Amino acid sequence: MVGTPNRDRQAERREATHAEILSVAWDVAEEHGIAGLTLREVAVRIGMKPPSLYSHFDSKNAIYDAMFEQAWTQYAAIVDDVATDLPPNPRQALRVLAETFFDFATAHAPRHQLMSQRVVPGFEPSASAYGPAVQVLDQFQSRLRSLGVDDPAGVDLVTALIGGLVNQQIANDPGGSRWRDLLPRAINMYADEVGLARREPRRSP
Amino acid sequence: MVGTPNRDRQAERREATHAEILSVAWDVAEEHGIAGLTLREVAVRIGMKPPSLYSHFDSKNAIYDAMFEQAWTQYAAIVDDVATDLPPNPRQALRVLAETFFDFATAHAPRHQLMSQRVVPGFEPSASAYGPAVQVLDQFQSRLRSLGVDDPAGVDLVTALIGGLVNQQIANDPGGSRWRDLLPRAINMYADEVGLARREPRRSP
DNA sequence: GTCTATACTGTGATAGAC
DNA sequence: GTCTATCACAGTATAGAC
Repeated sequence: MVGTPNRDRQAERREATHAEILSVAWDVAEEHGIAGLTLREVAVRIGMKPPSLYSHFDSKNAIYDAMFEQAWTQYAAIVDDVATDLPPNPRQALRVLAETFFDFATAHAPRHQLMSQRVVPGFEPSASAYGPAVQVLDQFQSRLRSLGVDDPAGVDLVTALIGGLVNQQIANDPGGSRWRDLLPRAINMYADEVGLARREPRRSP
Repeated sequence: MVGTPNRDRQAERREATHAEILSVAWDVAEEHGIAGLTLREVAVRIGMKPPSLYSHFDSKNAIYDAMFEQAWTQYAAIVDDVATDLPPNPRQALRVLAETFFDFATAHAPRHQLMSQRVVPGFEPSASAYGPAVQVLDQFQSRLRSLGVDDPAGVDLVTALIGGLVNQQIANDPGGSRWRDLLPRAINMYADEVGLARREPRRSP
């Protein structure tokens, strides 16, 4: 075909613009809060006119949707990497997983608000964008099960516990470590509740 | 004085309008989300033109500020009432306090987002509006102390725990009881961690 | 097809008449 | 105190240049 090389170059350029819009959108959200994101600001920083963004995204919510999916995809990659080398001690393993989520969440408050809270008035993530988020929760659930936590309520309890620490850290001590320092204690408290062993299981009983 | 009666009537009317604006603002926030509050909608429902609201509040954020203070004041009254008749068992007492906060918070999600999360882009509560919120936290801290919880970190831990359950309930099961049902278990878990007695203390040891 | 120019709607806010 | 008029700006949609 004659047109193929051109289309490849155009496709590349289109994808690059797509990524640049998202990258700049994260910058703006970081400065003005996730709900303070404006298409004008994004367009200006890229050197575009605001309406031109509509060539790449159908609406502002479509940008939020892509950001939502991107954030959970990034976290999925990080936790997958961490999970390849977990400590054999179940408590330590759970603590590493909790710290991984906590540090990712508190690193960028606007990102966490988009991922885990319903803060943007008209925005609801699409089913497609929800994919990575559901996958992350499913994998966390199966990892908890392999650690010895069987009841579904136990999963709800620990997600609420870790999420609560994250929210308090972001809302009341941003940039500090007041609640981050409580994480090991919180995990031990939870591990006692669900009866997690304190030492790694023996090879042969 | 001649003008005094007139001024009293005017002051009454002014205060009534003030209260009506706040009441309608809560209605709008309940329907459209706390960040979806618009001065137009409030004005229309009252039968005013939008600019007239500025005779009563300096800005939209001033309305948020008054709502913030009003919400914490209302909760302070409720928890004060509950605290007059707490069960003698420390665990049961703590559970009642936790349930009081949980039920108040989950009854109106927009109110909770205003009270405990930073969801409105440009809004930060004023020092004056923070007063009742600080008072509530102080009283909770002293009540925990009288129950036997001394370390400040223990207070941070339980606020994160209860707040985390509230957030999960609102975000993932609004109107349901999936995380509300976990509250007794969560409080017991925390009570074990801080060494709260399981039964009421004896009169004479 | 992609980007630009322009206009329309809605929102917060201010100034001035009554 | 309330209203009319108006401004500044965000999000959206359409038409047209290249």
